[in-house]
Amino acid sequence: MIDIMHSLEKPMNQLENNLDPQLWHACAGGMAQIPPLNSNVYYFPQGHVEHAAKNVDFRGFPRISSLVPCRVASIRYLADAGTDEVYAKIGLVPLRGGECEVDDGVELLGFDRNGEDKEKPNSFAKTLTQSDANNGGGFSVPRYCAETIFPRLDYTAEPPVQTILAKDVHGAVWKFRHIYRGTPRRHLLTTGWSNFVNQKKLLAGDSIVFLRSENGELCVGIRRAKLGIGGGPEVSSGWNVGAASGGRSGLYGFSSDVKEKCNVKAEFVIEAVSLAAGGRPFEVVYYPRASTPEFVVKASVVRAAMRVQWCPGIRFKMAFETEDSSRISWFMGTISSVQVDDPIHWPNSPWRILQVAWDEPDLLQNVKRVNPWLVELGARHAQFVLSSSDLHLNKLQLGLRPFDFKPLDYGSDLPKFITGDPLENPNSNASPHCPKTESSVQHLKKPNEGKNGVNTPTFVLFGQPILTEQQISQSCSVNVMPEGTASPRLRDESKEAYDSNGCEQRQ
Amino acid sequence: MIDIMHSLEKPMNQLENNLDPQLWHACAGGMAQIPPLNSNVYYFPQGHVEHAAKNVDFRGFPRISSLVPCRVASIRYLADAGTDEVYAKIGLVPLRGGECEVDDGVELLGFDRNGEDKEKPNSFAKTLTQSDANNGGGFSVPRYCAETIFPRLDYTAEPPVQTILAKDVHGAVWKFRHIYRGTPRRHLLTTGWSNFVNQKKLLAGDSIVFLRSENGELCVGIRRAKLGIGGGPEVSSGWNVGAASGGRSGLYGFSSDVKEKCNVKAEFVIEAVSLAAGGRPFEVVYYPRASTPEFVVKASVVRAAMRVQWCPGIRFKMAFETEDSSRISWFMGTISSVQVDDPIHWPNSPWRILQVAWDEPDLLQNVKRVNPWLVELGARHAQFVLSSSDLHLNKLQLGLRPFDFKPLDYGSDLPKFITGDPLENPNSNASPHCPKTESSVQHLKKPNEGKNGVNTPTFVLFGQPILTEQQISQSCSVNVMPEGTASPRLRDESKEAYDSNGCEQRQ
DNA sequence: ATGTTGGCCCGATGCCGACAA
DNA sequence: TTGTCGGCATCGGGCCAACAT
Repeated sequence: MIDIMHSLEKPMNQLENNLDPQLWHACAGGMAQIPPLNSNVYYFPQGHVEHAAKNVDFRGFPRISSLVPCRVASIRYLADAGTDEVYAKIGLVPLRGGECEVDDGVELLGFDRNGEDKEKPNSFAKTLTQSDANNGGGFSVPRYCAETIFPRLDYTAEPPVQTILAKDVHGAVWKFRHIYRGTPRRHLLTTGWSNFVNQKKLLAGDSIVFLRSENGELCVGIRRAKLGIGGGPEVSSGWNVGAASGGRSGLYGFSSDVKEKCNVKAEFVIEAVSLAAGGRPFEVVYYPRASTPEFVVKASVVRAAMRVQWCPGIRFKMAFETEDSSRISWFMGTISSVQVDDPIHWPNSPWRILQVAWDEPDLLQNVKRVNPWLVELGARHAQFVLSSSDLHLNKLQLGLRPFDFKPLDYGSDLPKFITGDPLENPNSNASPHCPKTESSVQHLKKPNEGKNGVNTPTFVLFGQPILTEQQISQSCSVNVMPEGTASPRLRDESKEAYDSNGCEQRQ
Repeated sequence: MIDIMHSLEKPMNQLENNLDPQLWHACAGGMAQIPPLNSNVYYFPQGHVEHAAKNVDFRGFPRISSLVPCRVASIRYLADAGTDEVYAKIGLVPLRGGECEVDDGVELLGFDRNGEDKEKPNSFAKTLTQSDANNGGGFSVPRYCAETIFPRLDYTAEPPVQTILAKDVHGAVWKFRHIYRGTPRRHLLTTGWSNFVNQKKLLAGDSIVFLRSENGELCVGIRRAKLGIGGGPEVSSGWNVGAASGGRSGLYGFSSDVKEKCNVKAEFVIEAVSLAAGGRPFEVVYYPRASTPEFVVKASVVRAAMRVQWCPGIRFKMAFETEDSSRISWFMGTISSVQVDDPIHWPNSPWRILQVAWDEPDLLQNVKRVNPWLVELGARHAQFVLSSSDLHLNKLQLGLRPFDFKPLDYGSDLPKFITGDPLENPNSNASPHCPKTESSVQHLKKPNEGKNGVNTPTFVLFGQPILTEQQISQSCSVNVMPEGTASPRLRDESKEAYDSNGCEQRQ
């Protein structure tokens, strides 16, 4: 009923165009987690206030619990008309006391139906180099992107060249000349690229996302670089830079038309909180690339974290997006104390209840308090399987945590891929910059044409997962293998591709 | 007391930069009339509603009189950050019953102190030609502008060149190369001009204003062309184009960053009206170049108009800005009926109470109803004096009505200047396009260096004034001469220049 | 495999006097 | 006096392979 209200009424009077959720997620980056439709979540007013651009006035602020159990009634994937920045409007319906404790059976179902874990369209993200962003220059297309995302090029021509059309988040079509030339040969975008860079005001460090949507159309999205922590060389906290927010306008000499990263207004927060306090449906706006923690979190995840006995001294690790937003890095730390962040306004709130000390304090100076459901408690070596979906997005989804990796080197005898930083032993003399390690790929099946013309390779990776075996097995996209197991279990949809095509064994 | 509140509090929390009132008026154009500080005015909520960009919802609209007597408590001259469009914020304090009928003695005083009638800085406006606005072209500087507004050029150099710096309404400095070359010689802006045109998105038909402010700085302002009445060849109604508002975005293929001409939001109108209804101080935003009549009008002007017995059949004339906004044209018409415009919402309102029939209906199709205080009732020949201030602005101020004219031809034996259209005898076979006539200049004193380096010539013009003698004599800038009088009376400040320099008699 | 550099071509920008209104 | 035009020089955008990493 409420669902119908949202899906019918909202599009009528609001002329906002939803965009492809796949493209939205590609632009949002690896840290963004939108809970599935109809799943149970907790809404944190405190986090919502923090998400707002300007300070919220607490005079006359409604009385409300620090966390409100809700059901996700609607999700609208949107993009800012001026900057292409993606954001979402999430409709939430507060749950009554009885409902909130029942773990929702639709959760996994919704996850599946959401298409988040289905046959994903190919996408590829690249951070712009200085040469890419230079005026007058072209764009160096990584071979993997050109071969798997772009339309097939006729290599018999000399030189091989084609025109590429790509839709942006607003549906506007951009034209590029795609050519394969030079010695050694490489893929380039030339004509049209410079115009795109200028129109979108792209700078070196911004990322561009190419995505082949389900209907075969090529899409292009933008992930603007976050404002780095003042001088932090490697890592921009993908989670919270504290007071160092406010867009990059000052730094890069942008004119005033560049908006703040987060446009959530204080009055809308108060409106949402008032409705939530009254148990009435409400809607929140969420900017996935704003550097504040998500304030709508899957209920099961929060509850799992709340069951842990958090104590000073506990060691943990936590994910952050790297500065170029191409990968996710894991940082280790120790809980220094467990205490309520803002006892005056939010007594008993779990929000940012953990005060932490980082092993590398320099890079995370502004991250002093974190949410318990965002930290992980241990690590062990294991073996797991990448589904074809993971591969298409170059992203391994381990429960909560996405895990980026680079494309495989098909030509080498022992293909490797670069993963995010594994959990280092705190006793070891780990480099302060968290050097990447390589995980070996054991089973490799080269990309093949699937039923929809989508490549569906399957891999078995011996690597270093960062979740418990139980957590991993709960995840839809990964199956844990006992160490040394040769033939992995596969999910149904992956199995189909696997069975029909066999598994090419290498080495 | 209230005045102090406005002048102290407002600048504290609002970071809006006031700009030079002279520059503001130069950009606002000849039709804009801001009542003097501390003068008594009538505020018309009905006109305010009309001024708002979007339709105002009348449900829940406060009950309020159709005209509210107020005192002008503050005036802030501002400019839009994106378009340079000027607007004003006028603080108004509603007056009690007793106060409103007392004619304010400060009116003339305020007018004087305002500086509106003092030694005005030189300014010059030019409508951009196609060549001026063409990409890659330069700007043809009218000789008068170059010689009286620009810094003095060293003509001994070959060619004479200098760099000109001009501040825009935001205080940003623009650099231009000013050169005097070609055969025949002419003044041009070359390097820097094209950039200015592009940055400001100027088009042929827009006007540019150069002004030498009191401290000697050169300023540059913009007057965007109004959207012409569909196809009307000569005149764009400077007063009301009815439904044909809404900026030129659609017509000229502008991108969405060009804003509407008038940004007044409906909610701010309602807020102002609510405060006004409660007798509390309020503030209105006024866009002088929006095509709606002013809704804050000098009380004396309104009262004078209300004393007239308006009847169908009365002939009148009314001022409009010409399409290129360089001059003011007068159009004649006949009152067809006198009836309240909107009896449901505004019974007994004088707003737009006159229904009119124009002698040239084609050009003013959308102007069906006018305010009585904007029309004039007669004309007679007379002789009057232009003060130096009038000359500097190329504008003759006759009471309510500004009167543009072209610079004098110093070289000819009988210098003339082109004035706005005089009142034609309706019985005569007047051309449908209101051809200009020339008024002869009898007394002429060439421009000389005044005490501040400002030229202060004085003229006596035999022309066709459009006000009664009494109205003219009330004006600060004009003195009426009995016909045939040789030596004009002069105001104090003009007298000084006149006496000390004598009056060069020509012919 | 791909980032960066410098060469070079070509079209656009922009300065100029001629000419005319 | 000044609007418009065509000529022409110059500049910079943009395409390219070479070379480096």
